[in-house]
Amino acid sequence: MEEKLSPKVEALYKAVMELLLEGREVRKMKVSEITEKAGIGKGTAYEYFESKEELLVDALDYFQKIWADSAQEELSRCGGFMETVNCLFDLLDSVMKRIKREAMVEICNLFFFSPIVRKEKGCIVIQLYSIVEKGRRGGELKEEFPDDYIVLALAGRIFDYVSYSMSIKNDIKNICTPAQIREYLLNSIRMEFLKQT
Amino acid sequence: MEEKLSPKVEALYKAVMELLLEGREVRKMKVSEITEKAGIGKGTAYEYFESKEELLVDALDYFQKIWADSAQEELSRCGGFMETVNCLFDLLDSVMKRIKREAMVEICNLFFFSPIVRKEKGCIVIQLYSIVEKGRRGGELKEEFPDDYIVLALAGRIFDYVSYSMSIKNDIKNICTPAQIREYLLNSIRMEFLKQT
Amino acid sequence: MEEKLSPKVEALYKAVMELLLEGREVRKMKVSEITEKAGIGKGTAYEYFESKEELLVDALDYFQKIWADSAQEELSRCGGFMETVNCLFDLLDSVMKRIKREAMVEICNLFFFSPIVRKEKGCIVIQLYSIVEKGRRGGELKEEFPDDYIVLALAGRIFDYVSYSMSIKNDIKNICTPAQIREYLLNSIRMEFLKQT
Amino acid sequence: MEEKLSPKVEALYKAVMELLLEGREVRKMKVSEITEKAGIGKGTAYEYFESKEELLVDALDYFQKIWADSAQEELSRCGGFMETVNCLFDLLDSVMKRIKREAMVEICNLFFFSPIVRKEKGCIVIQLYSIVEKGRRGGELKEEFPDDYIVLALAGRIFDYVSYSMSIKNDIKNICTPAQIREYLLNSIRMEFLKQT
DNA sequence: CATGAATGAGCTTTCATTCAT
DNA sequence: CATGAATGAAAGCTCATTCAT
Repeated sequence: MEEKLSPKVEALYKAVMELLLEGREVRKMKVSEITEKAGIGKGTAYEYFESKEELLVDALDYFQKIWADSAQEELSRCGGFMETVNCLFDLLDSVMKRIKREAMVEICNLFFFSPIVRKEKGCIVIQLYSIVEKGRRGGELKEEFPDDYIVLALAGRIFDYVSYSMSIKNDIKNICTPAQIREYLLNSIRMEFLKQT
Repeated sequence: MEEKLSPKVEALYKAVMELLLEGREVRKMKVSEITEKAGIGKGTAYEYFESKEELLVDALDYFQKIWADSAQEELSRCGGFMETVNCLFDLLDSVMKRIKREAMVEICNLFFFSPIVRKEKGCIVIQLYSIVEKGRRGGELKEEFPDDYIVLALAGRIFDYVSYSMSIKNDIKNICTPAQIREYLLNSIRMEFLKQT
Repeated sequence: MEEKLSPKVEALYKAVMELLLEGREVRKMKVSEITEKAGIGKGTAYEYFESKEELLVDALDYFQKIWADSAQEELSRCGGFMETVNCLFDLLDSVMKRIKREAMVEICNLFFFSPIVRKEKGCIVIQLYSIVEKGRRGGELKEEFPDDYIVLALAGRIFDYVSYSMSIKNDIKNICTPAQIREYLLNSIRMEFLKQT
Repeated sequence: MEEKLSPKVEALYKAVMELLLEGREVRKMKVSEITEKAGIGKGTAYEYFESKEELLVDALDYFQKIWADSAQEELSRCGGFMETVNCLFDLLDSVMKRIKREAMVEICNLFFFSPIVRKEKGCIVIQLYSIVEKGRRGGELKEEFPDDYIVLALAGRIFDYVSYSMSIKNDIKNICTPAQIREYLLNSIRMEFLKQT
């Protein structure tokens, strides 16, 4: 379905991601760094992209899809709504364990606010809609809330979890552990949106 | 308590804010633009700051305090917990009404993620702690949740409200109005944290 | 006599001419544009030419010969000296009617000043020598002037005609029409060089 | 009358002229070369000009005025029409003696064809109009020719003289000396335009 | 103190040329 | 032979920083 990427383009995309995971600010990446990391000549980037800007936008768009697809696969294995949400938090945990704080900040900037990332299909928000839809089909969710609001609420809980976990990596002292916060957040979702049996 | 700012420094801070409100990315602001808007010489900025970086950091820190103080004043007039939260949403509304979408995105990036802004005292999070404390004193809040979590949950609801309102300004089609979302969010806070009478 | 050109080479030459007639500066033509217009691969140009420079020089040289040959054919049909000169002006008119002002400027630069074009045999100056020789054979020309000078004077009149006609295409306001100027110039040649009968 | 140039701008203009007189093609001059020759930093050029293009155009425009003014001064000392024309040829001689052939070619390209140079006031053509006007006032010129044509004819003779003199510096073998050609050209002007007494 | 002209390191981008296929 | 993807030297341009005034 997906047309195969040129190996040079893929190398460039990967180089952008590696720099991102090193915690570099996207807009401050140099073309020379990207091409060097990609193991190709500087001019080659301009064979495939009109400008540095275009390269960055396309690379981020690509990763979003890659990540969304891999998340989709993982999440589709889960049965119910809360199980799926739980799995989503597991995914967040495994991502946060692997990458630097600075990288997470940059990625959050991109995913929560960047118009580049947010408005595209395959965005993380779309994932949330499909989770909600699954919950609807299973008859698990209260009918009083529109999908829009449930998706938004889920996104907010994710935001809470990530920002708390990140602040823990920081020098701010907190009383709760991320695991406790996670419990609170999951319970909050359960109480607000699940039919109580 | 607060030492009075040099008029040049204040002019520089104001210039940074004006540019921010025009929707400019903070990192892309030029020293020449800032000093020009401040009505002072370019070299003068370097009499007061070691580098552009320092100027920006200090300016943002300053505004945060200014805004926090003015919010504090407004919020301290409110009686109970929910009244105060309500008032906080009103403040958000009035801010969002006044500024451009791009500016709001940039400010959210700064306030939700920037370590510069988040780790300083007087940060918006501190506001939330004092709101929670007020609720505690009034005996309105459930005792089962630690302050940390309630603050985080409030921050998440704010994030939800702002990001939804911003997406409405965008081309994304949504079913709910921001006002409806606000109602849902406030009710969600009420249900989760208030003692039910 | 003329060895037949390789079809690739001819395509390259034609591509250069087309770009020239579009008004492009010769030195600013890109190899990629030339080969693309020629419908061949970029590398192929380097099978036939050492460098872009050589390609351009050879291409211009080629056109000069082509144009000179076609002019020669046209002019050889004319009987006397003034008839031939008249015919030469007709040729100039037909060329100027067909091409853009910018192209004419570039071509004049090349033909009047470029050492590349001027020093080659078959150059337009050679044409003028053969016109003068024809006039000599017909006994029409005054004997007091050396050929060199008459040729130069003819070139100057051509220059005058072309530069006036071109300035007319420009925004400069002139009193005389090109046709009037042509009349003056032809008469000037007649008076200066023809035996008065 | 003329506002004084900033010393940096003047240094840049002079650097452009020096490079021109070394025979360099105008469009191939590098900003780094120009600023180096001007003895200033590369960035400084961009304090005064938007782009390299603008710098070059302005520099050429400036020289044209400088040269035209100095020619004007010289020519105004001459009495009659032919004396003035003679003086103009002397000026051409002194210029051609001082500079390289390549420089002369480049300057001719600019002065005879470049729209940049031709359409500005103070252009060499304007000089010719004032020479013709002087001849008119002195009652020396035949009344049958419009000014436009006389000016054009003078420009053509200048073109002839310069291009012949330049070709002499080249490898082309000619019979006439430039001095002889000059004699022929001056006589041609005399015969065509002066009232015969 | 205040200035802004001057700077140049460093960035993006171009494009003639090469060479593996 | 023909190709065009890959290259990187070299160019134009930016802008944070300095410093003589």
